[in-house]
Amino acid sequence: MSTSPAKATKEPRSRPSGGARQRVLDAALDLFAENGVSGTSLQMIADHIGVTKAAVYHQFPSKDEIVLAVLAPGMETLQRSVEEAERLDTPEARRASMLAALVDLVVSHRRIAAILNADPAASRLARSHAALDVAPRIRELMVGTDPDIRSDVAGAMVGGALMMVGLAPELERYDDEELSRHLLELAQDLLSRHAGEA
Amino acid sequence: MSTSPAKATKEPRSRPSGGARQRVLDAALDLFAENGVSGTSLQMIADHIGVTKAAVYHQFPSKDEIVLAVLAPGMETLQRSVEEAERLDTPEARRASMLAALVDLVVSHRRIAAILNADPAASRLARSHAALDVAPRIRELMVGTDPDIRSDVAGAMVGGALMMVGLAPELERYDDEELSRHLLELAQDLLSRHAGEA
DNA sequence: GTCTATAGGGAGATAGAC
DNA sequence: GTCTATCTCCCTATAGAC
Repeated sequence: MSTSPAKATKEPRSRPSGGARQRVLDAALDLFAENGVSGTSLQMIADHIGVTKAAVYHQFPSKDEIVLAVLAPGMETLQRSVEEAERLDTPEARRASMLAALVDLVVSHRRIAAILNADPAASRLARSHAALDVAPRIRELMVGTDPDIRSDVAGAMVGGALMMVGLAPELERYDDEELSRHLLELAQDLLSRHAGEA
Repeated sequence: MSTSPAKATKEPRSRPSGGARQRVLDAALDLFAENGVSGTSLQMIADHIGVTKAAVYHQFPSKDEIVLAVLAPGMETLQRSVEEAERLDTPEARRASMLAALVDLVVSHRRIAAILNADPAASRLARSHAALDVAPRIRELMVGTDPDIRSDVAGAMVGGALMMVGLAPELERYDDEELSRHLLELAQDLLSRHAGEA
């Protein structure tokens, strides 16, 4: 996995920080988080990194592809986490695994998770691109099949809390480790006390 | 306050359901909730009610005014609730009052609350229009001044849960009364157990 | 990898007839 | 209250030079 000197066929040669492509993605993430996907134009992205629109189009064939590339790290991690959790035997283990993965995901990719959850354009694009919509599978992992209202509310509460990590300015100053710990504890507490009897 | 027959100077005459203006607002709320504010054009609003853009512009001078008019019921209620809560004497009473008002607001105006919280264009417009940004005042009412990380996470969790009422499809089927009850109980439980020692 | 230039369309917004 | 017609601007996207 390290930077082997020879035979670096796919890796960007000489690693200039990932290059222009990554600069586009960084700028896009900033702007999507601040203005939403629909509220962000290619001109804004180009201006943000000091080039023209045409230079951006040299890296990506369309705006949709930029959006998908921005969301990709989060989406792939999410999909893997769901599949992993679904392989476990007991409902308790499935929920614990999914919850831990979700907390880790939203903390390490705060803005991506917020965009994916809260931006209608991003959600639609992600759903149309991914093989299967993960939202109902996550819901089942968290509150089981046919949950009662209390489980649904508790589940939504946890989901909302996870979304807020990328939306609430007052959480920005906390580092990943301590934020994860408190989030996980509170979510576990809430779910075990209010979504266990389903 | 009732529909006095004579001297109805300001009320719409003969009350044709509120008329064209209200139909615009209804369509706009539907579309904003589904596509976001930036993802909704005046053409989409006009098409949704079967008229032309010019007819929409006869009711509102600009798109911003439509957005503000859609959000107005929620914003006014919110502002009043904050001021009411701030007048109370003890921190406990302030938090209980604010929480009850928030639950009532997000349940009775589910989609408005979701748009106001999650849509960057809507939030920005609301902040620029309202006299004072209510978000920090609500935060102080809920978790006090200078909260620790656990209080902040608990507060964000409650805030996220309230936002989810208008975003999570699985909560749509529950009626206002029972949803309010469970939301209030869970939020009170969470805050009293994890945001009390600040 | 970045540029200039431009095509083609949809955006917000206005004028004026009915 | 709604229409047709139009303005201007900015959007996504493409072509081709350097």
